[in-house]
Amino acid sequence: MKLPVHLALSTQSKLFLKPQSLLLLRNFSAEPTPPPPQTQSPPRESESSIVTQAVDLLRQTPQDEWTSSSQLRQLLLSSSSSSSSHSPRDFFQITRRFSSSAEALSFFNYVKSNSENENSPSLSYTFQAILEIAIREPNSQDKLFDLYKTCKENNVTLSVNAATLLLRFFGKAGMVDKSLVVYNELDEDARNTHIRNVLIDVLLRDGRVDDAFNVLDEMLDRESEFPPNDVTGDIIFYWLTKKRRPGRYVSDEEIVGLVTTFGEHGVFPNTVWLTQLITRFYRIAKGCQAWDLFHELMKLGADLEAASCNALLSGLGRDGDFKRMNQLLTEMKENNIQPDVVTFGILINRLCKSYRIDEAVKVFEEMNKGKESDGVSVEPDVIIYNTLIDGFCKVGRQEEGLSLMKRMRSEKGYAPSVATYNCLIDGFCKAGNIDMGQELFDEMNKEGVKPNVVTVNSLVDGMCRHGRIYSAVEFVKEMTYKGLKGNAITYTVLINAFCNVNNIQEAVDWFNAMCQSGCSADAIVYYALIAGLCQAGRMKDASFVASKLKAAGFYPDIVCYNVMIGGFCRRNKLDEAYEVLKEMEGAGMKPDCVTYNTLISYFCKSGKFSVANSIMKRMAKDGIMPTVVTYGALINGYCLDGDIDEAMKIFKEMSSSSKVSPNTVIYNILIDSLCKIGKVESALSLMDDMGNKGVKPNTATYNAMFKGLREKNMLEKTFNLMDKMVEHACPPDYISMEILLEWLSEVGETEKLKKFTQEFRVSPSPA
DNA sequence: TTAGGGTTAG
Repeated sequence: MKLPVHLALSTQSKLFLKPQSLLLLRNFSAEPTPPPPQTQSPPRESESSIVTQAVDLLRQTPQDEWTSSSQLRQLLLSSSSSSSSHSPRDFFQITRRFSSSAEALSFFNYVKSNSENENSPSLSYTFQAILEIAIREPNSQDKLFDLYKTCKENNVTLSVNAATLLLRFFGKAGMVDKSLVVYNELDEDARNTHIRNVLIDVLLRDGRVDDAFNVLDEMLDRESEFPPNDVTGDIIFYWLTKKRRPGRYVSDEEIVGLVTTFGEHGVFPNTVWLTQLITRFYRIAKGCQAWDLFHELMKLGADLEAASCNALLSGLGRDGDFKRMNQLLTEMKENNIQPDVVTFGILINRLCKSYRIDEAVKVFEEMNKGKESDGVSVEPDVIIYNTLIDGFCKVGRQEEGLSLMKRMRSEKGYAPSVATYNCLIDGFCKAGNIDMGQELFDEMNKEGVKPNVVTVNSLVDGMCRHGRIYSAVEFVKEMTYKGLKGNAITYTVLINAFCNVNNIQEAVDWFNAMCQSGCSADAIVYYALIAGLCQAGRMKDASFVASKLKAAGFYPDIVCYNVMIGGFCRRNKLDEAYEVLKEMEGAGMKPDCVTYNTLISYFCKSGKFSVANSIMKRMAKDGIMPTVVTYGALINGYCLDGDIDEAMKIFKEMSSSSKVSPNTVIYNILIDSLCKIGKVESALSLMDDMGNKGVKPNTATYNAMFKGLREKNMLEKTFNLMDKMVEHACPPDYISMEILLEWLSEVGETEKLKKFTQEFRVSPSPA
């Protein structure tokens, strides 16, 4: 695998800066310095004899005698030298053996003053070696630019490696302006692709995006003499995938354009980078850009692999874009890109998450089919099985999930993983079969599959949802004792459970326990407690927890703000509600339909209909349409105000003119109000209306009716409705039972009630 | 591949 450029570079620079021979007092290092890997230095062979001889001679001759030494002149400068190998690289090697740049510079001056050709490549190489020595010396920052100036004054052409060295050195030292000076003073034809790559890298690292792009644009020009190569691509693609790029923001359109233009030069990002870019686009909700980029590259003939397709597929899946997923699969086939197990996993997972488990099973079966035909055959792995098992559980078919686990074991010999068990435990627990959840928990322990915090949370959630809060608490304590500590999710489940049964104190205690346990909280657990406290009307505490949330580095989101606004409204603290609203807007969040509905509901309940109306106007101005909840608030308000006529007027308006159709709650408000003022017949006709419109009555609807019917002693109608409840499997609650029990006992119809309740007998609850 | 989320009308 090719080393990413940044890695290659940093390793080099480490080698480069290795302190060398600084302690040696001799003129020359004892050992030749190994050439830095980036230089195009001669192959590592034994030094030519001329180098060895010259080094020895130079060592023996005092510096002020070099000029007069005919031996030295003979060896190095004479064209009739026997070795005849005055290759520039010899000068490079000789110079490198000096232990200080000052001495090396003296050598340069000696060579220069005795050289016939002022522009000799030997001088270039000698100078390169001087720079390499200087870079390792103290105060190299000042020294290097002075040396560069000396080089220019002497009209010595910078070698490619020397130029590279200077560009990179000044870049690293934060002296990018000097890098630019060096680059700009290079001969036109010396600014080749290699040099440009170095400069672009230096500029990008310094955040000079536009300067870098200027250099790059010349390269990307169709007529460019120095087109980009793979290294250019590596530099740009690596930089594009970096999380934090210094310098100006580069738009997604620019990125797509850039990668595409590279593609036109036959330079493509590798699979890893392309995959990262696609993933990145999806994370910032720019899936379209990912799609376009992928297809541009496909058109340009890039070698695309399954991993990049998978990134695209999973993004499309998250967006629910099955159409494009199918298109991409077809394109993969056409372009001979073999799907892998991840590809199938994404497809199966998406189908499962859309509750299309039967289709998911079909895809699963196709994985194996290829074996028989000439198609592709991909062996499903445990993850694929787990995905399907979870899919079954999520649609309430946990029994089938269980048999799939058995099949996986018997047919494939795969042992279930902790995730397999977690999916099943969660499935059975959600369905209320806590016992089966616990059985599976025992089974995994017996098999040596270690439960994790997900296992615990699934069981705890199941217990809490099905009225076994204290079993859940015991279980959490037992697991903690055994070393399996809960996390934020565990605490959220418990806090919600206690809030739901109105035991706020216990919820608060668990929150405090979490803070003390050292478990790292997230925003959600704060939201849960804030909501519970608001529900309980403990607004001071709610505000306190909100301040703790902020102190912990989280931010309230719009739902959290709405919860608090609602809490203050319910407590009749409008000023505080507005304070929260102001804070919310200050945080850049605009009120949404819930915010508006909360305020409208408050004013309607207080009979301030004109204020409610002006809020509705502002809501419309903000482009938010009234919802069924808005109408419910108005209708409820007028009903409470005793103005049923106005309530009915709004109801009729919404039914006829607006696009919002009334729901059960709207009917319930009206039916309840009509019954309360004795208009039972009107209430009954509203129930008929519900039937006609396909709006289902619920227990609350029947309860409202029962109360009204009881006042009028309309027994027959009541029996009628009780039959309907049975027919529609709408179970009575304790309110229905209270009304009916009292009334029907009075009139001696307990037998009817007994039969009625028997119809709703549920299987014995494990609680 | 697996676990948790809080609003508004009755």
